[in-house]
Amino acid sequence: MKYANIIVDITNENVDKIFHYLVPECLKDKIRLGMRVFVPFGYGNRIIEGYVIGFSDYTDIEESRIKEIASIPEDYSIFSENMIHLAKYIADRYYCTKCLAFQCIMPKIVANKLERYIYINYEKEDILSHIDNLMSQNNDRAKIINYLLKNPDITVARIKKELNIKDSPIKTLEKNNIIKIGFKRQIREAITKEKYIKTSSFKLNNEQQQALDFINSEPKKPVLLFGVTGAGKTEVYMQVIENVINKGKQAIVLVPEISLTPQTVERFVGRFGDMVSVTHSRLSDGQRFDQWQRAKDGDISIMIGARSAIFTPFDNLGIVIIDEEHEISYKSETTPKYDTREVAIELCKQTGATLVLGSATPSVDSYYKARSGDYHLVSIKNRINNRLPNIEIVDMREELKNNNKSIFSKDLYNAIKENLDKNLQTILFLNRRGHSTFVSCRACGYVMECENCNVNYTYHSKRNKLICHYCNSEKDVPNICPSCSSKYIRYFGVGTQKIEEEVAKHFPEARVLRMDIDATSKKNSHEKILEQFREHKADILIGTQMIAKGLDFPKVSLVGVLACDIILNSGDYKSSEYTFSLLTQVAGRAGRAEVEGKVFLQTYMPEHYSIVCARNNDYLSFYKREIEERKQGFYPPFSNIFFIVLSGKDEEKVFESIKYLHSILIYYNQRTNFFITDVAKADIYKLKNEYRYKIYIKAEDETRLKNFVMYCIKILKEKKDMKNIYINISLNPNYMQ
DNA sequence: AGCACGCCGACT
DNA sequence: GTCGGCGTGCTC
Repeated sequence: MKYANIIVDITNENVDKIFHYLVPECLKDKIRLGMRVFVPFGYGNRIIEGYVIGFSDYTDIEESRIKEIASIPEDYSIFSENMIHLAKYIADRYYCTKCLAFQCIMPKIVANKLERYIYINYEKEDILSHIDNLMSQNNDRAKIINYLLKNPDITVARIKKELNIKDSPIKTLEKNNIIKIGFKRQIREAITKEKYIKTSSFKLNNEQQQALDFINSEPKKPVLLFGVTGAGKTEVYMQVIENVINKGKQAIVLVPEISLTPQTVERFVGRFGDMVSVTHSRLSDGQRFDQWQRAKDGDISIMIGARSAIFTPFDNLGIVIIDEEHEISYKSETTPKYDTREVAIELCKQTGATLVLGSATPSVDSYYKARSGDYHLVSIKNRINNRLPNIEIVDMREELKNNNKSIFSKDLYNAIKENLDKNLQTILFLNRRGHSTFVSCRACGYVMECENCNVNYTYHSKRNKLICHYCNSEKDVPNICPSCSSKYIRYFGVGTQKIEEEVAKHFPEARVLRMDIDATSKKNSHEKILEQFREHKADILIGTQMIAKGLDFPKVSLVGVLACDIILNSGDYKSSEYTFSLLTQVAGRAGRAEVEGKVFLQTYMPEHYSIVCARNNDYLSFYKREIEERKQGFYPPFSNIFFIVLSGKDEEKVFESIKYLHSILIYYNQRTNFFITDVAKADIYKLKNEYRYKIYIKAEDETRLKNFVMYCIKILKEKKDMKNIYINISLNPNYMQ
């Protein structure tokens, strides 16, 4: 092992390769696979971080050019071979640099590099006259100073991106002592501990026991645990984990971020105590790092967390459980756009751990795999102690005919009234936040649109502002139409805030809580709202997605879904699947304990199979119909979809580039015959001031498809100037936008 | 990403 | 000529 093979920690395609470094004598017995190291890099031999991903005795590089590893960090942080393998898998499968893949598998605090901050050197004599001097010019240097005066706290990387400049002008300014560049680093925080009540194993029923026995037999293929809501999957998980722990192994439990409530954690901590740790986005980076370190040190054996918990560095992993496996949040929306389920399969293949995917409404993809034998299928069909709620579909077209223009159908209205009289609780679900989805002028039809995105502004009554849900920009509501100056500005489309108003109007006696992103922005407000509702300090809970998942309120006997069609009309090939699973989950909130539940599904498409099957609580019929649709449309799981979006501030250049890419794709497709769409504007054509065009390609063979696309993109980069054009590619994305 | 190098326009 | 801004190419 003369040379160490090193990935340098620079996120740039040009350096996304293996570099060889000599291992100095003094480090020979310390250096190990997976270690972070400091190495000299480039002309100036500046010291940067890198990761050792292997060793070799030979290299093609001229001996004289090879440098020595400078040092290793004090914390000796090491990634196991499994983790290195996972990073490579992610870089390869999701088309990102190896460096980004490494950053993805490690906690932020390790990844959190010393960032270079830029600031004006006020200590320099006559700095102000220098600045005045510069500001009168019209060059990059003036732009930088101007920006710094307005934004004093900014990194070098950020200012380069914001102003679209090279580092030459920054260098010159630094050389002339007008600016200085320095470092900052975040400070770690401590962990807060909470107390939990201890519980022990429940007796399992037959179906649960069979599921447990099967999983305990350590099947090599992933297990799809298909169990209706209330089937007691969590208890099975816990007994599976108990068995794994007894064998001296460790467990990872993944839950969707949104349902990672104290309630969920409580159940595991109550059973396993100190062995359990949690990681989620509401913890600070320092806290998350500590949990990662505890797993590495063997202080804990169970990690519960959202998707990134799959990268917990246990040394003898026994099981990975992915609960609510159909949740789209398991697929990352940011680079690397990994699918946690696929990563988990790879990890389990590598470590020999068992993989369990649990859901009451499995993703069509997973159920298909279970049917075709890629997964084992284990079903739990009976609910333990709660009955199915009585679900009714309400045809809103009929309501309109009967001159009911309110957002509540007659039946739902009466049911809410009755529920209030009986002192029972109600949940009203609407998958749309804000007050009104668009604001327009009645005189000329002008619709208020965000200046950065071609998206309608949503009106938020609580703050009396127009807010863009894509770039978060805000605007005051105009009194007169910006287009025709008329006074007839009106609000259309219904969001959760509007529902809150309507409830107050129709049921003034009811105590109401609202739960959505806007109501839960403050720390712990999420928990507070749920706690208040649980303690029956409110009669009606209004909310978005957030209230659909896994909440268990014994006194809720009525659930109203105000508009089932929102997702259904999203135009996505997965919209039926999303609708079915969301409706099933929301409906499951009613009648969890002693009271009988009632659910109303308000829709303009009462015959749609995703709604009808949700009413009948009939997953199989839904699946059979949906898989047929997928087959007809040549959609996953029958095909793989490669989604390409080109974006940039220069509208014309983006269009030209994607047209050119399209011609390359068509040209090489003569041999492959894949399904390639025309160039089209992305659903959100303008986003944060960048213009976006899309192409998608469908093919059965994923590897061939991938090689084809990557080859065409390589040619595009060679032939066209792609500066300031961003290429965004993803495989089988959640949304085809 | 960030360093050196080299091109090119402005100005003594 | 030469100074300084800015783009380009390379990094074990």
